Amino acid sequence: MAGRPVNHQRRAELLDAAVEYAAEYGFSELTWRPVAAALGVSPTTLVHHFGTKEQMLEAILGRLRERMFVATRDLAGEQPDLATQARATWARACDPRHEAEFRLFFAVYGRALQAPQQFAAFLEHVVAYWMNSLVDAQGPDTDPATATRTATLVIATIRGLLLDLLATGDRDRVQDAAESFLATLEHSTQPSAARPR
Amino acid sequence: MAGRPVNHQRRAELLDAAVEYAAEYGFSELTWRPVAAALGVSPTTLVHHFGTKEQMLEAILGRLRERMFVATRDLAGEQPDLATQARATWARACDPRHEAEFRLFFAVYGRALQAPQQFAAFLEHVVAYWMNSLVDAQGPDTDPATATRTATLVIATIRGLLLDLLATGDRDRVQDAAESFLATLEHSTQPSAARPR
DNA sequence: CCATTGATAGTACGATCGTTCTAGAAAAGA
DNA sequence: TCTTTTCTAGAACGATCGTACTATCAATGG
Repeated sequence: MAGRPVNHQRRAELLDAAVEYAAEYGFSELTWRPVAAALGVSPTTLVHHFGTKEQMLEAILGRLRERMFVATRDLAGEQPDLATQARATWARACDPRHEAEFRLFFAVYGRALQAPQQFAAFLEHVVAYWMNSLVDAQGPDTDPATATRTATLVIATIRGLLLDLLATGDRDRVQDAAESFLATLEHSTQPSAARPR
Repeated sequence: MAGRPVNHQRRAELLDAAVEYAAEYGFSELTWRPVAAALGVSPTTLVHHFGTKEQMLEAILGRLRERMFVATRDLAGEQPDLATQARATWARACDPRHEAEFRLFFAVYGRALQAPQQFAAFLEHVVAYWMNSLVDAQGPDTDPATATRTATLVIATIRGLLLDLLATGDRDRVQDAAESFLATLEHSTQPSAARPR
């Protein structure tokens, strides 16, 4: 065993620094020695305060969750309207000051963003191929900008739904939402030749 | 250096098995010894055929990319219509026979799905919190099922767009699509009268 | 027949991992 | 003051990592 008696204030300092480190380098680089070096302490100091690497990871995730709970509550409190809330969430995500936090959040979905270039290159290739296919599917009469926008949205929604489907146990809810989305899509594209909007 | 002269047929066999292994256990478990044990060969055999662990990973990603290219082309060829193509893609993703492939694809976004339970638990908590907020935002008059469906779709689309934004260099395209989505959302919720303030 | 090539495996080396043990420094209570 | 508690660091352990070196076996071409 390690790190039995800890001062919570000092631990919180180290935790904040660890969250920053995780946001910067991703979860795969989250090992005692590099983190300790970046924080200017010895690995055993981290062991003393966190106990286990697993527990440090848990603490980091807990901290991140706490932050995002607060953010969600704040946005919901200010703007109870659904659409405005969605817009506010989007705006917050685009704010450079919160970028690291969102990066870390999506690093939970995947370390692809911090991973060696090949992951990003892989995604770029596959998604570009898919998007070209969807753009072509809208025919030559469609405005290219609109076609790109529609394709991007379709891809994003499907991607988001699939992540939801794979990450949660509530498959029925996601299936239902997907069905609704596809119906809307068909309704808005079916009326002759063209595009939504 | 290692593995200079290789028989491509044998290499392809091992690669297919390696892709299966990666789909099963994720990228973080992708180390010579466990993979070799699962494939019934020695680690040095894999080194002989792939050269470097990096190169094996590259080969696996290449194989996966190839498969998804073929799948996209097939779906686009059969169903050139956008909505039907989206539906077909969704159907394909839901097909149990392709589940492993899609898991691996989204494992590129993240190993969260194979990772220790805490990642999944983390996602479940945060997303559930967010969804409750969005359901509440639609007011008490909205049908609960509809509210859940709408919230799920909003979350999925925003999540998908954010992944797109973070993973690609083409931020303008994603921003444009997001703007369009938010405008549509506002348009479809505003006149339907179930919008409190 | 032998010589060459390629697949396979055994062993070992250096690096890094998580973790424990031990001990010194610093603060706090008596 | 002395004692106890807490923070910090150094050293070292076993395990695992990627990889190189070496040798054995099967197939193949002359």
